[in-house]
Amino acid sequence: MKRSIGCGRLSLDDLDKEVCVAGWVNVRRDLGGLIFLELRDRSGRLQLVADPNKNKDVHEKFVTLRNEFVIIARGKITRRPEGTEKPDQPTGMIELYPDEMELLNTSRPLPFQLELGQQVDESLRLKYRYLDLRRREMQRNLILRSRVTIAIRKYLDENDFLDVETPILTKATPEGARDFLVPSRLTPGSWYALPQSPQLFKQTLMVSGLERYYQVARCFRDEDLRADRQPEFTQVDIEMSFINEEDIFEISEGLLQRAFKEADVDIKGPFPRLTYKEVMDRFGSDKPDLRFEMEIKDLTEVAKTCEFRAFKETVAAGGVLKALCLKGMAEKSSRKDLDGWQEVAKGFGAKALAWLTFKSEGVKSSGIDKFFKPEEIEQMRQLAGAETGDIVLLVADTYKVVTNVLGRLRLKLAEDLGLIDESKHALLWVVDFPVFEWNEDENRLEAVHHPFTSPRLEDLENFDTQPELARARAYDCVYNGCEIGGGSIRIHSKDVQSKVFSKIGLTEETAREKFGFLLDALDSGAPPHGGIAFGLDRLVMLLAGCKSIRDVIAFPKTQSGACLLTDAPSAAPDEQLKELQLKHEAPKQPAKVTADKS
RNA sequence: GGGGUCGUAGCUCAGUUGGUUAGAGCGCCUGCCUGUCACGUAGGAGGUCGCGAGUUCGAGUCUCGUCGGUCCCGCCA
Repeated sequence: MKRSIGCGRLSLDDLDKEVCVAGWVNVRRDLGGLIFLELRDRSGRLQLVADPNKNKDVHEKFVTLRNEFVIIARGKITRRPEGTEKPDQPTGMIELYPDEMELLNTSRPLPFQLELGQQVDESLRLKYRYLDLRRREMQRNLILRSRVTIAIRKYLDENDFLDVETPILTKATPEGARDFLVPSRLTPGSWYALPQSPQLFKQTLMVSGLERYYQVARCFRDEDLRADRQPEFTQVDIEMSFINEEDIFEISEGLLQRAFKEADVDIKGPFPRLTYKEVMDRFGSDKPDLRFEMEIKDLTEVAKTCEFRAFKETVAAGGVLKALCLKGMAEKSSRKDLDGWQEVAKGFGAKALAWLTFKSEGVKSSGIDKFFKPEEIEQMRQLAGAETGDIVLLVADTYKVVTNVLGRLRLKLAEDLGLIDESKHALLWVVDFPVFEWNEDENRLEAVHHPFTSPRLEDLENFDTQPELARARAYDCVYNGCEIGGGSIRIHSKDVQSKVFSKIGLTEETAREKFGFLLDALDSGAPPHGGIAFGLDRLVMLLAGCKSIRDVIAFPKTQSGACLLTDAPSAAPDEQLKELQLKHEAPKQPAKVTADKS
């Protein structure tokens, strides 16, 4: 017997057709006489029926079957008898009485039940990932991922991009995330690094005249994990020559349109473009969620003249007073709610959270109203955009603290109060990031994006005197409050590149040692170029409606970086270490790997 | 590195103020059952309460430590 068709592809159109189906026993319902059996394969499910009066041999075999046994069966597709149809199920109108059935493999009882609708502990799912991936939801995710990837590849291919592979064993990069290192056996004491991204290679390919490059590239970063961060992840990496920001936006918007289409979501470009300063001012985040309103409002003006010392002094010291307005929440919110938000704000780093409620019977506050003249209260109401029935939440501190606190509070409130319209697809570009950021710990400037990002030409004039004001030709793509992609127009002039290196304290020598090849390449007829990279895992996660990228990765790692299926990472045998001329001081791992990295 | 949370049968969970022999549903095993679809029904097996100390006459329950999962902060150009 050889399989002729997938279970889920059959329908009433196939009545009386002789088919051969194969798959797993999803569930068996033994009525004593009749035995019903749901056969499952990737395409779907089909009900098989064994009737002892019709085929004794098949019925006897069915008696011995158990869940997850693998079988193949041949027979004619028949219509289910009147009254037993299940029109809501894809194959609910038909069934199959096998003429012949062969057991291909048995299965031990599984450590957990598939498809019970209850949440199985994730460590179990990861340990028995091959079973977890049998579940409909996980198959749906992997199928979507495959489709999205193919759609992106087709789109880029149609647009004249070349798929070029770049090394996995490569060189450590300065700045940025911690590298994974791989010891070199042929050059003891030397190390490869796994790429954090193919950044240097794709720029080099532009110098080579490839003009349009893309790669679905695995990237590695040895940093702590999150629900949306794995130590290895996949980027759709893109680079183009002779282009500007507009070209990148156009290609990206087209690419996303095709990707979203695979999840039956229609989106249209051009996406709104907001500057970094604007999104920080209005939403307190460089990846704002635009599915709901509630913008941050500046009330610093009032704080300057008021008699409330906490506000006045903060602002006099260069700080700001900003607010969020909660529409229509004055009557619905209790003192307990307000106290709760106060605690949340403190948890985010605020010294305090003041509030004003505008009710029909008058204004109430967290005890601050007595310090304000009625016209000042009115001014605050207006600036905050509040009306009767609204609550205004206030934070005074440095710009950085206020922005961060209110930005995070905005998201928390929206989630708690159900303000987010889940049916919306809010895409935007954030542009004009600063080139540099002051690193408090190391007491130096560092590149916000990466050191190959081109500053805006007009900002080069004051580059030496006020480098922190220089804007970068960098852009992030944000979807529903998640950063799904980012890139920049690169520096293609050796002089500008040297300037940037010197600003971030990279000496000529160090720069040359780290990526001298790129400097030489830039000095060898490098075309103007730029690019972008999209996080494929995150994109698919969002399109699939998952809460974690682990659910769209076939074999992901736990938060401590362990693969529970293979038990990686694990201790290496002494002979292997010797061959690599390695010694280590870490305590010998016990037989069972603990993923504790010290 | 720090904070929250979870860990009891194969799975999902309940377990009162610390008190006899730790329970339920599902799964598994054995019967019965010819239109089920989370089939039904009768019975049965199944436990180092994550691990280790401590407090106590007595710990699933309290304390400390530790391991693992997860979420977050730091970190992630």
